[in-house]
Amino acid sequence: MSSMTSGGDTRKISKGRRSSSFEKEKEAGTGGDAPLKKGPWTAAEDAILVEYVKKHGQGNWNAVQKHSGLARCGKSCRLRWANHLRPDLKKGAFTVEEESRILELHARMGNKWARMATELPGRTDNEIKNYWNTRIKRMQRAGLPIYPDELCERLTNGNLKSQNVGTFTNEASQHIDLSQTNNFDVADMELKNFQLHRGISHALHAPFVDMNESNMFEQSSDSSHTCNFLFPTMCSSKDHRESEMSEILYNSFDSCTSNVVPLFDQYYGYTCEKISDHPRLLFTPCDPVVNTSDQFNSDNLTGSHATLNGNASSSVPMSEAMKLELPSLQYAETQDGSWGTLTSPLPSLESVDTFIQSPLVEPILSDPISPPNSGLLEAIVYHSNSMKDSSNDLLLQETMTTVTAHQTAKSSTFNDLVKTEWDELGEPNSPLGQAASVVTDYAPISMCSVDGRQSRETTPDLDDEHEALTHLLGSFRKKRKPKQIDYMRPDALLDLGWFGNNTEYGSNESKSVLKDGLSAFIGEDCKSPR
DNA sequence: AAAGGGGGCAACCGCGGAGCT
DNA sequence: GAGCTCCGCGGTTGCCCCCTT
Repeated sequence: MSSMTSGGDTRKISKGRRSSSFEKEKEAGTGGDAPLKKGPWTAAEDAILVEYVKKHGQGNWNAVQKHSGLARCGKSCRLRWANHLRPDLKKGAFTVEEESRILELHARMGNKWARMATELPGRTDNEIKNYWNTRIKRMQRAGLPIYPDELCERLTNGNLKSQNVGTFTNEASQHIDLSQTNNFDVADMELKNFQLHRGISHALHAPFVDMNESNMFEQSSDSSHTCNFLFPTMCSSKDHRESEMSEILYNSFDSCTSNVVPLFDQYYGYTCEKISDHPRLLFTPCDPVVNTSDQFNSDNLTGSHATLNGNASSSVPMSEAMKLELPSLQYAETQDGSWGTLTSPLPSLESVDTFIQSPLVEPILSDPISPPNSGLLEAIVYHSNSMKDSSNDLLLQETMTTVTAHQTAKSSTFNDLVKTEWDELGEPNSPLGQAASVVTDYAPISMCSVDGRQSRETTPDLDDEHEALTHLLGSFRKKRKPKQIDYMRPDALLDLGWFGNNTEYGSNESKSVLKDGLSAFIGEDCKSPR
């Protein structure tokens, strides 16, 4: 990023955005009743503003025009001062550390540029915003995830907890009082935001996790951490029914181990309002069904940019800090519709835009050639290009270098299966081509519990896993096409098998409880007859 | 060397919150 | 409580520069 100007960048000064007739006013002090000037600031205007601030201090920007004669509106003055004239501004390009920090902050905060700026001394929100938008574009072009995997790992493993997310230590989350959960703060949500993105990334491979008998609950010595960690958001809703649902679900989940955990994990970051607004979204994007039971259909994939480029993202609506808004560029990619007919967009198209990709690709480990030493972003882009230039086989090979041999074996096995599957279908732009890479790329993450523990400590035979994969694929093959699950029906959801057949959910009693919960959450209207 | 396109960035716009009357 | 003003934030726009063709 080029250096920020401080009124001294003649290039920018002269370029004259919205060059209007005011441009002719070379004299800065044309205040009084003269119409307010727009466009680039001149050095003379800058000098006047600086002088004014020296005298009167910041604030009361609307008074600048009156007192200094500067023909600029207060907003313009404030902006100019904040972005260019402030003496504490840091000039020059972002350092690698700053880039990294921005990534980290964005993962936590989303597009809260002003807040991010407060944590990057000398940098302005506008600067950060511009940087980010540029970065997003570049990442998009490169088909890369926004967040580096390493950052994803760090965040998930709690490295940020000490900074701003202390309330989400496992310790704290174990004892969340549902009655107090309205008090969780923005920072909490921000971390969950990131968790969400990770969670979404888990979505695509969650079934495989389960298939490996390594579901997240089992991995964690205290599976309730997962639920507890997530439920505060649910319970923060004023909707009491949702709270009830939360409890029902929580109790249900807590009493069992099930692959539903990663599934729901992904959604607890959402606000209850949004979830309740779009009850279907609770179940759609995570889509373990995509692989395990049903529906590899466009509905499920609609919001998932992830599969387009091997990145997981989502289009589930979020609110406020939960949003990781992106420019529409992400959406455009989806709309290209290279695969899958997105016939049934999610309720809110706007929401489709609002998701950011989770880190899905492995960090740059396998490329023996170092990227140009021009910073974090360049390194990522460099890696992207390498990835893109590779054939599928190379991709697999590369993946194999980044995961353990065991995991890789599974991943490649799956890739082969998936690839074959799509080849059979003659799908040129198979999402599974992407999804497969997602799976491979994410294998290491998926094997991790929330606390970062490896889940593969107890490892089934590869043969068994291959068999399981084959079985999975067969099931996927059978079910993904026309069959449409009625997500509004608790019984249908239960029948999907998300809640496992080998768990306590298998009991009629548990099913009943869970069904009640789902009914309560989805709505009585949708409750199926018992 | 010229033309075109994209990148980068400054600045504007609209909206919403806070404070005051 | 309603209305107004100020301020700040996030999104968007428009233009210059530079690179590629």
